[in-house]
Amino acid sequence: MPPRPIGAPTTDAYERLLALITRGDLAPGARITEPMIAERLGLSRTPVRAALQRLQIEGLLVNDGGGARPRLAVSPLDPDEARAVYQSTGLLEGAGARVVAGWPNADRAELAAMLKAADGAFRAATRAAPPNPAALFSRHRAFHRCLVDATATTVSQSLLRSLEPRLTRFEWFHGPLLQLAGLPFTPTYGEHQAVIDAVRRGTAVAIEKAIRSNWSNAAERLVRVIRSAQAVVGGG
Amino acid sequence: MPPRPIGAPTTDAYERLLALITRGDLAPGARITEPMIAERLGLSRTPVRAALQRLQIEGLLVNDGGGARPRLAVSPLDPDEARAVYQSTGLLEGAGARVVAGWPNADRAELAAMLKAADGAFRAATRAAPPNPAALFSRHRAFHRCLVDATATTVSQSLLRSLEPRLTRFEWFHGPLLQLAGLPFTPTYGEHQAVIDAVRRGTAVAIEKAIRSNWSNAAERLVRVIRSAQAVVGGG
DNA sequence: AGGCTAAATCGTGGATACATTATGGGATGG
DNA sequence: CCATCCCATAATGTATCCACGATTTAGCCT
Repeated sequence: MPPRPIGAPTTDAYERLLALITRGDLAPGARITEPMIAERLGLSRTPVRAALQRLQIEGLLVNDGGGARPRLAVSPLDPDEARAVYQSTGLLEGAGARVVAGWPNADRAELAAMLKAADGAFRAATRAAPPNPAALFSRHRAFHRCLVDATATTVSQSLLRSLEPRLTRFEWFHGPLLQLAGLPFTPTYGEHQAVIDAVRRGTAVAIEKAIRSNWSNAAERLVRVIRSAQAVVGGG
Repeated sequence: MPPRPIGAPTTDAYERLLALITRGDLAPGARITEPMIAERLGLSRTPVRAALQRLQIEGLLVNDGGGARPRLAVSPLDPDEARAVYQSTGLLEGAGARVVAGWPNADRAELAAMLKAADGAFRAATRAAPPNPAALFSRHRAFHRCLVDATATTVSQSLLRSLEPRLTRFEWFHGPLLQLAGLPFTPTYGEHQAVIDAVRRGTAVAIEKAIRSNWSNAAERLVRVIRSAQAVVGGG
């Protein structure tokens, strides 16, 4: 175990645990106890408890005990949940992006250009010689962050943020699982392009529809690879 | 200090604090410290901290300190936030309710009947001789809970739940402020009826539109009374 | 040998003690 | 009289300790 990194213990505990879960180092379904995490992170139980409480609120940890005593576990990769998370994200992102329709042409063109650049970086990452999951994830995230930062209201941003930990974990699995299944990234290209075109044109319903379609289709692609991966593992 | 009520301290702390904030006993903008809450509730800081963390995630407490050390305060009654909370609620509730369109006629009629009954109870509460804010709030909430319980997915329910504390606080202020301003509840009647009719008819877009309109109009009514109330107080 | 009971161990939740740090007030000097 | 500096107070974050309860395991009895 490397020496303790920097940062306030409680923030540190949260971020490190989040990373362990999203990257799959703590596998879906794994039992979690405070002492075990505290030892693994080199902290006392106090900051670990705070992090665990937050992760439970965010849905990355679940209480699979009958209800008597809390028994925490990493939440399973549920296809239904994946679909719902993606569609809710599309709903919120799409609804927020409608405001773009009221922007002047120049502003829309600028946003479209930013999206185009972000999408280009994402496409490059999908073609990287040795696939780099971290780069793939961050490029894709950057594309959508362009949209959200430019359009979402405070509250819809806070909703998206509450969705983000679960979404991040699903996304983190998505790329590698796709490549594992030998499936291409090309469908995403077209969907991103549709979003960019809709932004450039400036029709509210078209923008919303393009974004919702993108997330909805992504959900179906993810559900498919999750199902096939679970079939390989044995279907827990 | 009255004797400690029942319930696990941490749950107890959360619920009592939530009540204090939504009912306005802890006014918007009020400074919050752990020792003060712990003493007021007759608990140690440990459960209070957990409750405070959760309330902060839920947006009822904000960190108005520069960032160095957390300085917690009850979040202000921001009209823009109110509008965003209401519209996000309408978005999620409306999107979920689209599934009703796929139900058989009998099921839709049953849901419509339940909504009708809930709306009747709400109307009765609005006409109560001495206005009862608690009853008013719970009747209105019951109407929308009918819809959500019947239609929302797990994730959209969890999003609505994450919105609920803030929504509850706004709603709790809404009724009394309306009456204070001498404004009627009649607009809500018609909007609820439109939702019921749309459910009975079973057209997805009509259902979604009716629900969104209801929340959107409610937001505008609330913003108006918040603005006038803040004008009276002096405009924080 | 299998099932039931009892004891021990482990984990959670709560409380308290301690270090660190920021903030406010008071005192002093200009 | 006002501004500035220093000290005291108070609040946060963390660690350790304690109590309760559940679960598991081991031993005994049938």
